[in-house]
Amino acid sequence: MKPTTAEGTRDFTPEQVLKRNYIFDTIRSVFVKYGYLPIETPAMENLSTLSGKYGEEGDRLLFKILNNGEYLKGIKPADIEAQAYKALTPALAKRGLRYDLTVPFARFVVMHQNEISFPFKRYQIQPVWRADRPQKGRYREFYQCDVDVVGSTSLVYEAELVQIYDEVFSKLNLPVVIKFNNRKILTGIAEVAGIPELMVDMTVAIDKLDKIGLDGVKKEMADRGIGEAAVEKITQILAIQSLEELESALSASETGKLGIQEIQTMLQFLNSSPLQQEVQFDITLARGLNYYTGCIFEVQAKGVTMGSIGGGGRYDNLTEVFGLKDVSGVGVSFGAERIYDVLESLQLFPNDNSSSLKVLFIVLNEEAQLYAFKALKKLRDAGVNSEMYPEPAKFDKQIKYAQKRQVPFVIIVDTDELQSGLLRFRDLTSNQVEKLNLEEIIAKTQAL
RNA sequence: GUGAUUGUAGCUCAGUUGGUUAGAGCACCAGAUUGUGGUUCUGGGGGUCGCCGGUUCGAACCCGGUCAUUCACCCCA
Repeated sequence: MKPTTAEGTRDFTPEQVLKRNYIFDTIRSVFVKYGYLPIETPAMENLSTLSGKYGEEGDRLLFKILNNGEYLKGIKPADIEAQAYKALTPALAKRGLRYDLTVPFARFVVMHQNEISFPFKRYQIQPVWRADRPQKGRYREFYQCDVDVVGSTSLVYEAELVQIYDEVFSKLNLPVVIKFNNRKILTGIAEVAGIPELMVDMTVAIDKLDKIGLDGVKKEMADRGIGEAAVEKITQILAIQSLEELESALSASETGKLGIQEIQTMLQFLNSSPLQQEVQFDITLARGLNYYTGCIFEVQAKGVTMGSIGGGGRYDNLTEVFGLKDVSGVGVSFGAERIYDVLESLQLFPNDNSSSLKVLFIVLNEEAQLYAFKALKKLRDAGVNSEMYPEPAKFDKQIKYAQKRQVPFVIIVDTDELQSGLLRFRDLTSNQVEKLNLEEIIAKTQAL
């Protein structure tokens, strides 16, 4: 049989892993600097923990794990006959793969509430799984890098998370737009338009503004059952440019006004120090996950066509379903796979060879091999990344291997070298050969 | 979930209206050549044409299914 990876999953070559680690390391270093602590949670969760947290669409995309043993025990034939998946799923699968890191984190907070002190700041870099059809920038297994703080309603944290976004993407040399909005403003718009119960439908529609245009949004809202007068009112509000105007437009909605206040407070904190990336209020930003209740964020890379490479927001009630009330949280996520794809297409990965091989011994007979093996250990003890060709093969073969490994230097050991103790140290980029003893070579390569 | 797309050697790809033993370049292996050695030449190994089934005297080619790829929608990181 011909082996393949499962749909939507990938292997990573050494080169790719090194690049991915560069992203993870950059992100992690900023998280740590801002005082966040690492946690990890299991790849699988009880399905009851995950179900119902991501909306109907999310439930459909959850990977379920078939129960072990006699998993048909207790299944009603009638349910199978009727194809009653809703009833069958919990009986067939008790567990599922995590869909994101936020819900498992909420579970973690509830379970460990007596051990952690609030506000609790944690970061988590782990893979998540979604049974989505793969396409550009979308995989079935991908890493998320989450930072969240729970147990405080302070808008300082909203500002801090924007700073984290700003710092990470600046470190990665990647120009982005950090967009923000507030769910309370969207609620306010729905209230002012007289359709508070259709708020979700409204946001789904206006989220597509830049994709389908204003007419498309109007049509979508109408299709979703929003009346003509309300559509007109919403369209008017969407045209508003300044927060001041928006405030007066939403004056009839307490929630809407609160949302504007929150944004103003956050901006006040943000304005205290300069940011390198563009930060932009976007009234059309909605975000799918319906647990957000306050500020919401989304990051888009400039100069490439790619979905958002990060997102997040404040959620007031996430731990409530697990029995812990009044713990507000706010957090953002970095989409490592998409950041990778963007950095690759913009050629922004640095040429960092610090962890790569520096020296390769080329040995031309067995005696030389023994000699080189001993010298190799000395070189390694001196902290020089080095290797030896495993057998005294033809010179051609060995030097081709060196080229493939992109080693900058080779040390050639043959009978002459054994007698004189002077090794042929060759720079493969300039092709210069120097005859040096081992100590000189160590001194030279250590400095690289 | 809906609709397309592609799948031939390790890699990149040819392969005629369905017709004998499926090809090239690169890579790999061997020999020669080269000795401040990476060149060049010659030869060689390697494919159940993704998989299963069907149509046909005959299938890489046509049809169905399936697995995987890429892409759009939906949704999302």
